[in-house]
Amino acid sequence: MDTNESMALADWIAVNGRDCPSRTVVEVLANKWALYVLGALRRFDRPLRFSELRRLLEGITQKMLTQTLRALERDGLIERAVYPTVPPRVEYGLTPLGVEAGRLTSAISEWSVANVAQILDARAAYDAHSEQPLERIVTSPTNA
Amino acid sequence: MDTNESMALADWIAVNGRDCPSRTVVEVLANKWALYVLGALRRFDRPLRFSELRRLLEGITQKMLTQTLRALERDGLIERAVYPTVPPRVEYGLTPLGVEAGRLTSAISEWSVANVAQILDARAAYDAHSEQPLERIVTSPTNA
DNA sequence: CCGGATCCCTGTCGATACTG
DNA sequence: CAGTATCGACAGGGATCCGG
Repeated sequence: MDTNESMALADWIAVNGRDCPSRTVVEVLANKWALYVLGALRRFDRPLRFSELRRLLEGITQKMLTQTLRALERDGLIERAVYPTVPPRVEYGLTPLGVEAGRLTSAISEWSVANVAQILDARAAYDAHSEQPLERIVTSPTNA
Repeated sequence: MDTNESMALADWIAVNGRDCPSRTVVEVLANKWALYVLGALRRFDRPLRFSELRRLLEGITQKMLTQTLRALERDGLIERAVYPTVPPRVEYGLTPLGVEAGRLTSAISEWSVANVAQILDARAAYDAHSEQPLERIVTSPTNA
């Protein structure tokens, strides 16, 4: 099985190595704002305006929203539609490819919501005993 | 349906708003290195050493690997085992929660590999007509 | 030697102000 | 309304040093 592992390693590197183009795709999707954008478009199931997205994605800046939308549009996951009215109206909708990607990213959001309590507990437990050593350092200023 | 949308918006904000703890979970998972770490542990289906992970995740720095492993350990997705031998041996393995998360992140990796060609085409098409204006600027240095 | 902490530097991100 | 421009802050990468 050592041989199996060597082959497995080669296979792994082939599709995950630093020069594999698929990494560039992962790096667009493995991003919280991209995930939230796809999630919103999927949840509402219709094109959304720039300002609607900004309201939905609390805390995002205009800059990051623009940047994220550009990246997703460039990769063919969303489509940008400009209506030359006044005031201007720009809508972003999912392409078929974006719908597929949205299913995967939504799964992550939903799993996070479902397991947040358990994870918060784990965090608290972890922090409880890793902060302890730090306190010890400051507790004996007696011999100065 | 305006009312439906208002309710949908409220629901959305409730689980995706800036103060929802689930965001902190998403922000751990929506990260390329976390995704690759979970992917590797899932692919090899056994605990991996620090140096094995570093080799597998080409391009990661020791610092980011350490940081990513700490974050995943803190959230209870991986477990750290130290064998006090010489040279030291530290292994990281998936917890049951980590196995679940790994399924979701692996889905993203695999989808990226499956659709990389189509996405690269979309990128090329996008770049083709957005770079055109830039070339025009540098093409007439005659009157200097 | 392996696992990891620290320092320094660069690129990205967030907040604000301004334009078509 | 839908962006772009600019600046300060902070996270990420690279090299070096440390503990076991």
